[in-house]
Amino acid sequence: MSKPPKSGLRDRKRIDTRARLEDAAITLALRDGLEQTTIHAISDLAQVSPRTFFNYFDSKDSAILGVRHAELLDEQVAQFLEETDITDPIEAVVALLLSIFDSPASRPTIREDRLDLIRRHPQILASQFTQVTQTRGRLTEAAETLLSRDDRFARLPSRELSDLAEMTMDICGSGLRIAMRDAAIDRAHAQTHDLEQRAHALVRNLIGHLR
Amino acid sequence: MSKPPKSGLRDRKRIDTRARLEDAAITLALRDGLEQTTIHAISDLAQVSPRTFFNYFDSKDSAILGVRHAELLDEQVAQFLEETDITDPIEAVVALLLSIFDSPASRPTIREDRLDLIRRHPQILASQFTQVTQTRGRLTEAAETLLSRDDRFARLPSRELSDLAEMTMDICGSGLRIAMRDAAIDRAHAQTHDLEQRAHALVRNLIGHLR
DNA sequence: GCGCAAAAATGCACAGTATGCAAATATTGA
DNA sequence: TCAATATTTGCATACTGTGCATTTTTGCGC
Repeated sequence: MSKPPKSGLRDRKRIDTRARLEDAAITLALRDGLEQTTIHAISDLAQVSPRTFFNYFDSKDSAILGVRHAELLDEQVAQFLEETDITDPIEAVVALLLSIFDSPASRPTIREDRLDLIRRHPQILASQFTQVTQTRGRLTEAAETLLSRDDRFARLPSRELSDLAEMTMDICGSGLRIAMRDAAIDRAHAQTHDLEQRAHALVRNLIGHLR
Repeated sequence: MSKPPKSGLRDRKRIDTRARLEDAAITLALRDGLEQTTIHAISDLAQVSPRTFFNYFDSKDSAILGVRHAELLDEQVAQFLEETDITDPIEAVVALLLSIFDSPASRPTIREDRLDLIRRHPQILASQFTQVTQTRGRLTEAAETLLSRDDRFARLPSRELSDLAEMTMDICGSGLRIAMRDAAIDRAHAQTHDLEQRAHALVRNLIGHLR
């Protein structure tokens, strides 16, 4: 029910086009800078029309970060909720946020290149978790689900749980953002596991200091 | 040194134009919706050319929220740092974030109208603290200064302090955002004092639950 | 293979955002 | 009043994003 990965020519082509667009966006942004990279140039390199670009992504930043349209995001989030068994709220939400960056890549270095871009243009990360309303709303819901799996949150009033979920998402996003920035500077720590650990540590350190 | 408020005709006009633009942006966004409100219409109502709009604001959202250009923001932040004597990190950073919304208004209800808009279009808040890189960087610096006034943070390594400052800003922004959303729903709690209290409570509640 | 239906890509038009530049206009202070 | 300076404005330009109609491609039953 969650993901029947059809494999007709049509679907393979769609996946391939998507990967080419992500690839092109990252390549050009790395080469020419974020501002200088236009939808036109991206589409050109990916060998599709500029109009087609918008059939796959909402914006330039979305393409660079590999963020999907609402429906695809829903699928992905639902799958994550189904599969994960992390119970600690911080760890679960960090994993959720990280999961939306995973995407079928056309080349192996795409993940590292993304981190490079983040290092050069931190603002694309800043906007990521908060800018897109739909994304944010969907992720807040998911965070709420994750939180309710923990005893500490399970019995709270719905409204309070909702507020806590949103804030948890924000603070985990904040930690993840910083962890990714660090990772972009020092590629030795760019592995997913390291990123997660670092993000957890940052969030917990903050909580420790503020209480 | 911080603010010699010149009062020549030129300066009075500039301040007035700014207020008229903010006013027009909010009025129209409330009347027609955020998407439907164009720079053209705003400029029209404020009786300046569309080109002039961009001499005062970077974008539509900036006008609605009354966010200043980088230089003006710097002034405002510096003044806040000079004047405030709040030592609690959470309270200080919440106050800092709230302070950037203060602006000379052309009519008394502008603050309430802003909250109304936030209720109808929560996304303009979501982008506010995180979208603009310059704003974010400047605010992080300021938060760092504020944190360093607290014993718990004063002796930390610079890098750690910087990370904590950024995350504190994020979490306070998160709490403030929710507090403002609530206030927009229930105007009885729209006073600055209530907003601050509510934001503090939200942040502390989160910390309590996550530790 | 054939041909029809569905899906995807495309071209085009359009509205809006944003910036640079130079000309026009207004304000200041001597 | 005059010249220096700041501000406003018009104009040109580039880019983002969306709707719609058309064309091309793919899937599938025959």
